[in-house]
Amino acid sequence: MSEQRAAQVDGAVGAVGAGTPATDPAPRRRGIPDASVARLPLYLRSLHGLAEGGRTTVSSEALAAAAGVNSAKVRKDLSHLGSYGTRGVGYEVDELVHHISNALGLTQHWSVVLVGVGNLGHALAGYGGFASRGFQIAGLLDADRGRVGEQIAGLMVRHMDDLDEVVRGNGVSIGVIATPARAAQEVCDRLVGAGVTSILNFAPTVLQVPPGVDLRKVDLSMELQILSFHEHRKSAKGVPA
Amino acid sequence: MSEQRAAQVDGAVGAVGAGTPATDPAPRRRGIPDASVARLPLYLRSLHGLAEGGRTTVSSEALAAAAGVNSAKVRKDLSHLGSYGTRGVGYEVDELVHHISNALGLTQHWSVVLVGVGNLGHALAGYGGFASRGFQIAGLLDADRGRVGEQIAGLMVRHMDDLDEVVRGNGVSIGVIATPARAAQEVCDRLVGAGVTSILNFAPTVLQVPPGVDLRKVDLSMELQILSFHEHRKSAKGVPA
DNA sequence: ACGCGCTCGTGAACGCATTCACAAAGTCGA
DNA sequence: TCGACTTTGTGAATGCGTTCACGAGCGCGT
Ligand SMILES: NC(=O)c1ccc[n+]([C@@H]2O[C@H](COP(=O)([O-])OP(=O)(O)OC[C@H]3O[C@@H](n4cnc5c(N)ncnc54)[C@H](O)[C@@H]3O)[C@@H](O)[C@H]2O)c1
Ligand SMILES: NC(=O)c1ccc[n+]([C@@H]2O[C@H](COP(=O)([O-])OP(=O)(O)OC[C@H]3O[C@@H](n4cnc5c(N)ncnc54)[C@H](O)[C@@H]3O)[C@@H](O)[C@H]2O)c1
Repeated sequence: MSEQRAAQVDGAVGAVGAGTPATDPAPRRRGIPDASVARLPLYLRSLHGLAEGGRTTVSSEALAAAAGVNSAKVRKDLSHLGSYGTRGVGYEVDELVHHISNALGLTQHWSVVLVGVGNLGHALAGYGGFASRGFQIAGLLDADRGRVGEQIAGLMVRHMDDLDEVVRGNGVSIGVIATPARAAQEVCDRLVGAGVTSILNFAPTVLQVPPGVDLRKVDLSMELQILSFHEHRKSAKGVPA
Repeated sequence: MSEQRAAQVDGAVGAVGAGTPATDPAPRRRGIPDASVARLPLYLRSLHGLAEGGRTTVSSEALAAAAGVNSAKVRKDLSHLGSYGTRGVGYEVDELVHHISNALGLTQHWSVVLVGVGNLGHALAGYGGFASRGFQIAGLLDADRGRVGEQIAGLMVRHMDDLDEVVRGNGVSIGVIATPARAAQEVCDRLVGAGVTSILNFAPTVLQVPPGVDLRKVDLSMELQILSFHEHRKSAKGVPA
C-alpha cells in the first residue's frame, strides 16, 4: 500500500546533516521519515475538511478515519513535528494545520514553472488546486512558437528561450514537466540549469537529475497497469486453473 | 551511479479488505509483492525503449540503469515471474516483455470509463497513452447535460445516467474519476454499483470502497507539497539559525 | 482536591522491502 | 572439451515502516 510509498531519497539530499544544529526553539524538524512526509498533505487536507465542519479539536482516531489510515500512524507521524496534542483531548485543529503547514514549508508561497502547454499542460494551467495551496504559476513555457502568446487562465504562454528569465526573475524553485517523453530529459536539464531544484514529471520516462535536485513523477499508464494486474488476479481467482 | 530516485509514492490506497478495519486478521497476498508489481510497468516501458534501440538481450544491470533502479532489485522482481534469464547473458527482451505483460494482465484489453469531462477529463480523454497500452475508453461520462453530446477524441460525452449501460455493455472493470472532490464519493459508489472493481481517483479526497475493489489515487497537490517540504528543508539548511 | 477516564506519545515487536554477496549455471573462445 | 568469464537467482543481512500495547499526562466531574 504505501508503496508508493515514497521511495528512497536522493543520496546527497537525504543525508540530513551530520551534526545538524537543531537548536530550534520549536520542534525537532530533524529528519521526518519520507513516509510520514508523504502523509502530511493528506492530514492537512483532512484537517481543512474538519475545520470547515466546525471541529476545533480532533483525536488521532478521528483524524485517522478522515484520512483513511491507522491512528497509531497518525500519532507517530505527528510526533515527528513535536508534541502538539493534549492527552485526553486530542489535537487542536487550527494549531495542527499551522504546524503541518510549517513543516511542509507552506507558510511561504512557491513559484512554479510549467513546461509543455499541450493537452495536459492546459488542464494543469487551469487547475485551481495550485493557487489554493500556495503554489503560484510563474510561467507557462512551450517550445512550439505556435502556442506562444496564447492566454491560459490569465497567463500568457512564453517560449522556452525565456526559461532563465522566468526562473531567475520569479525565484522559481519548482518545475513541472508536461512535454512528450522524448523531450523530457532535455527540458529537465534546462530547468536544472536555470536553477530549479524540484521537479514534478508527468512524462512517462526516467529522468536523471544531479544530486540536490528532487524529482517526483506521476505516471498515469503505470497506475492503470497496476490496476490491471489486480484485475487480472481477481479474474484468474474465480477461474480454477 | 544508480542514484536515480523519484518516486511516486502515493499510495496505493487500499486494496482488498478495506471495509471495516476491525476484522481483518490477514490471510493476505501470496504472489508478487506490491512493491514489485509497481515496478513492472516501469521495466516494461524501459524494455520497449531498449527494443526500439535494437537490443535483443539485456542484463539486469542494463535494465536497472534504464529503469533507474538497483540491479539486485530488478533480478528479485523478475524472479517472481519465473526464471527467464540466462546466466552469463541476461534476459531476452522480447521474452521478458511477454512475461511481464502477461503478469500484468496486459495480454487482454481493458475497458475504462472516465467520469468527469472537465479540465482534466478532457486531457485524459485525448491522451494517446491509454490506447497504446491496451486501455480502451469505453465511455466518457458527465453529470452536466451541457457537456453531454460533445465529441472528444472520437468519443461522445454521455450522461451519468448511462453509466450502467456503458459499464455492463462494454465489460468495463476500471473507472477513472476526474470530478470535483465533493462529487467523488458519490461517483465512486455509482461506479462500484455498476460493477467497476478498480478505480483511479484524481479528485483530492479520500474515498471509501468495499472489499474487493482496488483503489489508487493521483494527487497533484500532494506531490507539490512533498516537493515543497524538501525545498523548505534545503533552504533552511543554507541558513543556520 | 482528587480520582476517573480518555488520548497522546513512544518503546518494542513485527513484517516487508532493499541491498549485499556469492554459488550455480550458463556462454564463448581457443 | 575445457576453463575463464559473465550474469542470474537467492539466502542472509540490514533498514525502514507499520502496528501493537501501554505508561504518562491531562481534563473533567464530583
Ligand atoms: N494528456 C494526458 O492526459 C496525459 C496523462 C498522463 C501523462 N501525460 C504525459 O504528459 C505529457 C504531455 O502530454 P500531452 O497530452 O499534453 O501532450 P501534447 O503533445 O498535447 O503536449 C506536449 C506539449 O509539449 C510541448 N513541447 C514539446 N517539446 C518541447 C520542448 N522540448 N520544450 C518545451 N515544450 C515542448 C509541445 O509543443 C506541446 O505543446 C506526455 O509526456 C504524456 O505522455 C499526458
Ligand atoms: N485540472 C487539473 O489539472 C487537475 C489536476 C489534479 C487534480 N485535479 C482534480 O481533478 C478533478 C477534476 O478537475 P477539473 O479541473 O477537470 O475540474 P472541472 O470542474 O473542470 O471538471 C469536473 C467535471 O466533473 C463533472 N461533474 C461534477 N459532478 C459530477 C458528478 N456527480 N458526476 C459526474 N460528473 C460530474 C462536471 O460537470 C465537470 O465537467 C478535481 O477533483 C480536481 O481537483 C485536476
